[in-house]
Amino acid sequence: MRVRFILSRKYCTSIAISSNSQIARYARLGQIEKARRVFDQMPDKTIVSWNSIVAGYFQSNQPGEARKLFDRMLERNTVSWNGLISGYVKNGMIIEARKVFDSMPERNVVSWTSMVRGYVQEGIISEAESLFWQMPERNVVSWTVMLGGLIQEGRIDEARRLYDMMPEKDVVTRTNMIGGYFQVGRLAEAREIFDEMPRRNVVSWTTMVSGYVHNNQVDVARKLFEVMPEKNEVSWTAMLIGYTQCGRIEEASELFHAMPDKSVVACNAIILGYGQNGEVAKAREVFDNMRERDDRTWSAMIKVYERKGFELEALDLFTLMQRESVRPNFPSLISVLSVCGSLASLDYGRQIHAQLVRNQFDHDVYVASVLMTMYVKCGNLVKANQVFNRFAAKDIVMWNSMITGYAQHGLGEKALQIFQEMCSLGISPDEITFIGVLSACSYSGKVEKGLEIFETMKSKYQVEPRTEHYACMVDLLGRAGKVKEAMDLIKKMPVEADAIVWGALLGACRQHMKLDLAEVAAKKLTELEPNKAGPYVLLSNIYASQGRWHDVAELRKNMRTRSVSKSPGCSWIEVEKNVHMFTGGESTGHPDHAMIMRMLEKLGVLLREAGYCPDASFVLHDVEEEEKAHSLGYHSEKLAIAYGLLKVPQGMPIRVMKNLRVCGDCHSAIKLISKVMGREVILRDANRFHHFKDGLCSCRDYW
DNA sequence: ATAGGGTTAG
Repeated sequence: MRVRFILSRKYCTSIAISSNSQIARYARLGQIEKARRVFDQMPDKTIVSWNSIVAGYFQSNQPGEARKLFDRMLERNTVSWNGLISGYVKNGMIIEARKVFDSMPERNVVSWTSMVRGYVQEGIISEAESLFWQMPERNVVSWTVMLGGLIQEGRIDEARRLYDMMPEKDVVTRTNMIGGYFQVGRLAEAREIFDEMPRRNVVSWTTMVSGYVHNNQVDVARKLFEVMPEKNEVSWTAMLIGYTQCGRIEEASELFHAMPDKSVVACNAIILGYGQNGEVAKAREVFDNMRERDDRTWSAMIKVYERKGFELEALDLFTLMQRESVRPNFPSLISVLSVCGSLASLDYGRQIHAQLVRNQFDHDVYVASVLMTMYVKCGNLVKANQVFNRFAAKDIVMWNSMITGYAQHGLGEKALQIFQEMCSLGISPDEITFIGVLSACSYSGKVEKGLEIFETMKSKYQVEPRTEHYACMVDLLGRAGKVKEAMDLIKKMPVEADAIVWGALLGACRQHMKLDLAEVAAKKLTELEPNKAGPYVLLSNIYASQGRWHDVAELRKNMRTRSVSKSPGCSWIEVEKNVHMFTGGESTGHPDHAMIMRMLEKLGVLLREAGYCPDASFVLHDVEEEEKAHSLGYHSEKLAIAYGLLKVPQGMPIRVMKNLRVCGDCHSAIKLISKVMGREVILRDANRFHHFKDGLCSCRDYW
């Protein structure tokens, strides 16, 4: 009997120990439900079981539940009380932690250290210091915690004095000091401590590697990385990030493939690295092969898609992410918002805006600017302006977004008004501001004002004009018919004129029928951007109109050898959260095809009655001859607008997007449509916005 | 077996 009794007691004790370790393991992993199940089933709970389950609830960010259990404990030891302090500290509840600290029966060095650590974490360094010096006894850990606080505040010299005062230092202490010196860029001192260390471990080596990486010394980091006696995931990741951050993707890629265990962080970094290098497929491959992903993995991949113009892929991935119940984080929402801007998807953009508000991300200046740009690109200036006005602490980017927004919509007065307001508040404009302001002058025909601002840019605002500003001025002068002056300005430029400048001149020539200068500009453009079709087609039209067939033939040959491709024109419109895309031509393939065709016929009759005749004579527009003849009546923008007339409720503007510049015939047709049908049409083409209303367009027939 | 410190990511 006695033997059996002892055996069963032993048995029970071993159950308790193994259950306790199970609880502790689940608690560490944050799997609190599993820990709780084990806890509830235990017949003989020890004080360790209680301590572990309390810690588990704190670990899972449930301080309330943790406290409830703590209060139910029949006996408590110092570990229990200390667990309460550290639990509150982990959850950022410093005041609660202090209450426990003040009321607990007995304090040991761990209690004091946890409390100091709490104040350090909250950035209340003065309180941490005061407590630290009151401590009845200190050990290495206490000293190191205080040291960490000073380093975190950037008080590196004070930290060093404390470091020198310490009775003993261990690896952690020294590593901390090294990291501190790297943070403030004092590499020599960091190196000195490292070299003098009696013992080093992986962390100290990794700190050196990442320290050099952060101070732009990737090659030094690599040398250390090579001689490290032991490496872990973190060391590999630090080195990898070193390469991705300075754009050395080849080396990053090599390292990534050599990595024994690929951490999530490393995968995230290489995805962004490949993306930055334009290797979208490789990025996706890494993404697909990952065993586990975190929210940053998703946002990284979404960002890559967004930056490289894969808008639809970005949206798909965003949807998939939510389906896999990964909560959208800040960067993913920003990326998707930009995508909404590019696609001019106002409905979707509004949804994302709502999500930002729900997550309280909408108080951020960065978010505000992206939001504004999204609304501007979707043609909703009222919303953009609302976001702008709601913000008290506007930064320069927000001001610029608003100015540029008004400029792109041809509202020059408004743009200048914002510029004035900004200057009167003492905010100094930067080069982006001037691009907005000058193009605003240009779009609204304020030649004198534009010239005046351009002249004073450098003297009054200390901003050196760049190519972009010259492009604005060429546009401004050209638009006002001063094509020769524009050409003179190009000749006088201190820097080489780029494609944007010549493009601006070409635009002016097109408007004012300056064939000779147009030829010069178009030729320059074919040199600067040999793969773009526009200028070739335009040149070809000029030559044809003058009967220079030999030149036409030469040009065609040139185009073939340079493999110039013309991107097909398409327009799209959003109706009830669905995007409807139209390419030109009589067969739309749209479910409502018959309705659209009937609408087009009806429009044809109405327009002819209003005096419209199809005009294919735009010599200086980059539209191919045969294209003009055939399908003038079925250009993609006409189809999209016809659909909009059918589906968008009366009184709402019809918003249509086009990937190329709107053609001349369509432009005059849409003006008439706006008058005859009494509808407002907002068309975003590759360059700018056209607001059609009552037979007029905001671009004043120049685009 | 339960309480305190250092490294990686926009």
